[in-house]
Amino acid sequence: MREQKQSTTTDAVYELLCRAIIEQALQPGMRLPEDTVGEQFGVSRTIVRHALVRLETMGLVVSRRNRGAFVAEPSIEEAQQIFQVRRCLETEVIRIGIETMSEEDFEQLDAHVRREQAIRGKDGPVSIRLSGEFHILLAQLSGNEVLARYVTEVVLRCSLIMAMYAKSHSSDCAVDEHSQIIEALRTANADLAVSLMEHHLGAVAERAAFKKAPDTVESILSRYGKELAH
Amino acid sequence: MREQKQSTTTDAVYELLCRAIIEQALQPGMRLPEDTVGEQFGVSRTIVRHALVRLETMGLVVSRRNRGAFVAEPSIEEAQQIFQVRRCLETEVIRIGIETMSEEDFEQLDAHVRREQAIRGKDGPVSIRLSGEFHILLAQLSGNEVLARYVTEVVLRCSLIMAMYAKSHSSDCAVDEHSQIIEALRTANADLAVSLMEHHLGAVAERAAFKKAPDTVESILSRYGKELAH
DNA sequence: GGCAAGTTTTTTGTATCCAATCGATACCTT
DNA sequence: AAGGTATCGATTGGATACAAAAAACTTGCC
Repeated sequence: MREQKQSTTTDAVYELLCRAIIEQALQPGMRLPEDTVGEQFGVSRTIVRHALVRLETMGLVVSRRNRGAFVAEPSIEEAQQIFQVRRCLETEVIRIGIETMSEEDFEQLDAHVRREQAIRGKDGPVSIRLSGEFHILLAQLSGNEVLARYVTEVVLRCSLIMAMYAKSHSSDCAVDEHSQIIEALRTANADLAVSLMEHHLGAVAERAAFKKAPDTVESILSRYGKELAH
Repeated sequence: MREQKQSTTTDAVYELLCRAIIEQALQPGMRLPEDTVGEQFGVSRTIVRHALVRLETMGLVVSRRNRGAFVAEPSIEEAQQIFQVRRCLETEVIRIGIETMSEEDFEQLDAHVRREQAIRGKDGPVSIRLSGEFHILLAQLSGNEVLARYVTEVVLRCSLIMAMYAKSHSSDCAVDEHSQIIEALRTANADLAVSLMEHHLGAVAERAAFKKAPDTVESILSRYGKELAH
């Protein structure tokens, strides 16, 4: 908000790729050749490359030397690690937010939840994205920008994980929980807010954990070594 | 350890710049022209640029469009935010580490502390770097790679902050505290370990907070608006 | 002497080009 | 026919070249 940070072409490509991955247009494991992406967006490989570097440091893509970039396929272990960090960070967001957030902030959150409710029932990528954006918004409103950046990263990676593993893309239950969290924050009920958030993330994680059984050869092999999968 | 991740030239330049910043060879606010850096390391601007992008996403450098990259000058507020996140992450490291760490891991930590003690008394950049590396090692041994990455980032940024603000570069008191933390982990005393870590980070943060008075014009201006300083 | 506008110079942003590396296919050997 | 090896193609890693923007300098005017 306070930094105008005039955006460059790289940022735009980065944003687009990011959304495309989160919304599953680009599916996990898919190759991202630099020149292919480049000519799609009408920019040179240089730009694409920078965007891919950023996406790689975020963990949304992995790149192998002289092989190129691929949309990340987080393993179960990696997913668990990400969820663990996310829980840690988001409870901190709650603790900070309860001290610092204003009514104006709460209204922003309310507005977001209404947007989520508007597409209630329509499962799919957009639902996942909106659900994630609630958490990102919450983190931003905490006022700690560093924290917000990390939350953004883990939420995006979680979105990818959800898209990969969740058997249903439904996020219905989550929306109500979002409202409850806002209310707990409003009433400055720290313990409740934290436990709500933990429960919420636990629920999200569980829906990811007990998903599609590893019924294909590929999915089994992918556990034992990504490098062989391609 | 388990990923060989053959390193590229970009990685090397990144590492070097990173160390140079942490050890204060490159001081906060200093410009980093791409071709200057490039010819120093004997590589082209392309490489330097990639390294700078990575350093920027880490928060060690800031870059302004068409102006170039500068070593970051974290403000007091930013520093506080970073310390807050760091405390949050490192207490999580302790909680995980106490469950998962083996005697072998503890020995690695011991070895590192011995290395720190070896240069005890010699204040300065190297001391700050080693002190930070203890925390990074600890995070890596926790087994959660995602957590370790974030801890690495905040520790590096803290090192920059210390270098900027701490009046003395001394890290003497820290070394003993490191040993105490290892012992608490060894004896699986979770509460003690967490409180030791919190105390340790509190002490570190305080030494940063009560530092060099803003005695130069630049340092004063930098508080009131970075964009005016240049 | 100071200020302002125009010009020069430096530096970044982007595109293109060359070389090195990896994977795949085809061929040769056993 | 199966396995190993060599060549070929595709794609990235890295360097150079060109364009645009900003900073610095100069010059003229008040």
